[in-house]
Amino acid sequence: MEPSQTTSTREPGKRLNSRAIAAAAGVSQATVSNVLNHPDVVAPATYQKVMAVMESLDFVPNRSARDLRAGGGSALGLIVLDISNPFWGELVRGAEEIAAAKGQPVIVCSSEQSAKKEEQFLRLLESHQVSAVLIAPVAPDSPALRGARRRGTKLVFLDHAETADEVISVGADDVQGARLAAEHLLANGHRQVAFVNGPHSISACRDRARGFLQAYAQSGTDAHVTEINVPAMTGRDGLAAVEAVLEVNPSVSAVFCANDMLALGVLRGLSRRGVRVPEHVSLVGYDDSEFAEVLSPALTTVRIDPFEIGREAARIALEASLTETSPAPVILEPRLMVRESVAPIGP
Amino acid sequence: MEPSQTTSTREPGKRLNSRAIAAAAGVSQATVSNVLNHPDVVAPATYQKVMAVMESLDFVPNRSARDLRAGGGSALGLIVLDISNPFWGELVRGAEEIAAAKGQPVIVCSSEQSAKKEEQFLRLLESHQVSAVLIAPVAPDSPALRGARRRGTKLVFLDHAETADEVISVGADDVQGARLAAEHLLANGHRQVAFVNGPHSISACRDRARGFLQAYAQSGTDAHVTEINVPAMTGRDGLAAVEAVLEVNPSVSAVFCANDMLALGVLRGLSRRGVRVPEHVSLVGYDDSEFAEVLSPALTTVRIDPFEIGREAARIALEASLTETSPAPVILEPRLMVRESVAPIGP
DNA sequence: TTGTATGCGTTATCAA
DNA sequence: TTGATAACGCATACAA
Repeated sequence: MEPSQTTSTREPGKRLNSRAIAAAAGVSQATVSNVLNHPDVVAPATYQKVMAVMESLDFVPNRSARDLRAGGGSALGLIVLDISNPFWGELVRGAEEIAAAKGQPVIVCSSEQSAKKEEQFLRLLESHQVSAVLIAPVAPDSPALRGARRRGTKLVFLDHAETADEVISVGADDVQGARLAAEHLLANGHRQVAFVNGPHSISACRDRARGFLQAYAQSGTDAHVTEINVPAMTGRDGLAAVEAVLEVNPSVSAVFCANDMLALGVLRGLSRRGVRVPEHVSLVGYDDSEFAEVLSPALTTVRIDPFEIGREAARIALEASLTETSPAPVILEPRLMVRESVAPIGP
Repeated sequence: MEPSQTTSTREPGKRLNSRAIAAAAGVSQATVSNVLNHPDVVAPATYQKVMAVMESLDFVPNRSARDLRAGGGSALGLIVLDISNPFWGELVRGAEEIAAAKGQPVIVCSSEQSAKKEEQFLRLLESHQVSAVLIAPVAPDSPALRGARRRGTKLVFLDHAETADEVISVGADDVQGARLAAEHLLANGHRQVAFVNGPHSISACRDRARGFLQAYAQSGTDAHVTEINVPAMTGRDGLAAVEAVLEVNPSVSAVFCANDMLALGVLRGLSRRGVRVPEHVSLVGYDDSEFAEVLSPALTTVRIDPFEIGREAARIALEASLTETSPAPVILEPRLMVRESVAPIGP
């Protein structure tokens, strides 16, 4: 019952605290704190002694107390669109790498593209006193987001190009990525192309449309691009889109898809109709998903690096950079992975 | 400078606390606490008044303080093998759904199959006072894990069948899943089969080997299974494995892969050699990845439900079930998704 | 029904 | 170099 017992057996419900360590080591509780936070100020002998006790008793300090006292948090908040999508998974992994190096775990929330969930999670993260929130915003101008900013919560937008606001953002240059795809197709002589894209309510889809259409418009050719929008960017939607593609323009020689899953669906839809890729129709994807290079034909696609986006965003969020007033967005360059799914138009 | 100011503008560094709300509402701090935690005990008029103030000032309570006072945590810890893998992503999503409903966010850690990281993350989570830890253990018998258990940290093992220990576990029945694949191939007359599997250091790979080989052994046929182990379960490894498969047994009529990425690699390797699936060789995968049904041919595969595993594990971890001494593991049944990649052996 | 007072485990300030 | 002490913000026991 005594709180000052020094044996290593404790009643189950009670967790070890620094006072118990202090008692066991015969020092004051403040000294235990110093051993942990200011090792330089404590005498070597005392340090050794306290450390030995902490290790033998397997002491784990209470972060809630530390955070409370410090007036800040020691976890990084993360709100992504869909954690079951490898793109966001990789991004989380990147953020985690940086955060863990600073002793902070990441609290991950998957908004499922719901503005309501976004708001709830944001408040939840704030109440947990996170040191910053990396967020792929569904509603970039919501009162919730503005409130968080006003409250002083550090925010970093993820993969969200249009950051007219004063919040910093980290993402890939989707306009440029789509442009790369367009230029590759143009270089291979494709003039009649279809663009299977997601809804324009998604910022990335808007950007990809802009880049692709602009590049074609500026090509000075008589090329014709038809954009086909599907509700979700899944393989199933890609499969379904093939019909629309062939109906709208039966003479397409190339299809650009806003992500690799769509491209996979399109690939299947084409092969079902006996249309061979790339002999009859060329195909370009986006994301460079794990499966892209293992398809037949290996998929030519635009590679973005979510891992690096996560790392960079976490770096910005956790670096000293207090009350950062430099809203210079970090934009990572995409890269075209040329593989086998594009062939030149025969003369 | 006064802490008792009632306007909504505050100096930036200082965050709102319940005392400030109390002051603004003209009540005591305890009453504010009661409004939040025991609304029934406070007079309707007072309740309205306090609520109005909290909303107008956009008050976010401090979880660190609450957790400290409560002596517990209000976040769910999660240690998965690889967050960039959709399997684990879906599992996280399932866990999050349950946790969020209880007002708890999930702290996600990706161990990358490193025992060292596992240990570090475990301590980090413990120091954050998580209410429980869902973990896919790399080293199920490590001192770190034992220590956590001894300390009273509630643990739930994920996707880890061999739970001879007294810790509860939630996972899919991989022995049964592999058996389903075997029976399907047997029913289609396949007697010469290859099994492309990952390393036996992974619990799931061991189980799948057991189920598959047992089912074939018990089939009472003269069937022959050759297991080929690859270091990682990637598409690239599957591609590389094709050579070994054909070398070891040139007359294989079917290949079973321990996951869909391997199957994808094998599919490509076979088609490169002019071997058609399923006409010449049948193929079965595992996981039912998003891309499986969009492949050509659509991949017959064993479906497990990581989302449901996550939900169930979180339920167990967060339900009342204090100091649960019922180590009955929860085992979810896998399901065979019959599609197009298996054909009967022609007579 | 509401208010006063106390302590959760930690860190920082100051005295010894 | 170390120790006593005072917060941090909140929830509870108890008094009013």
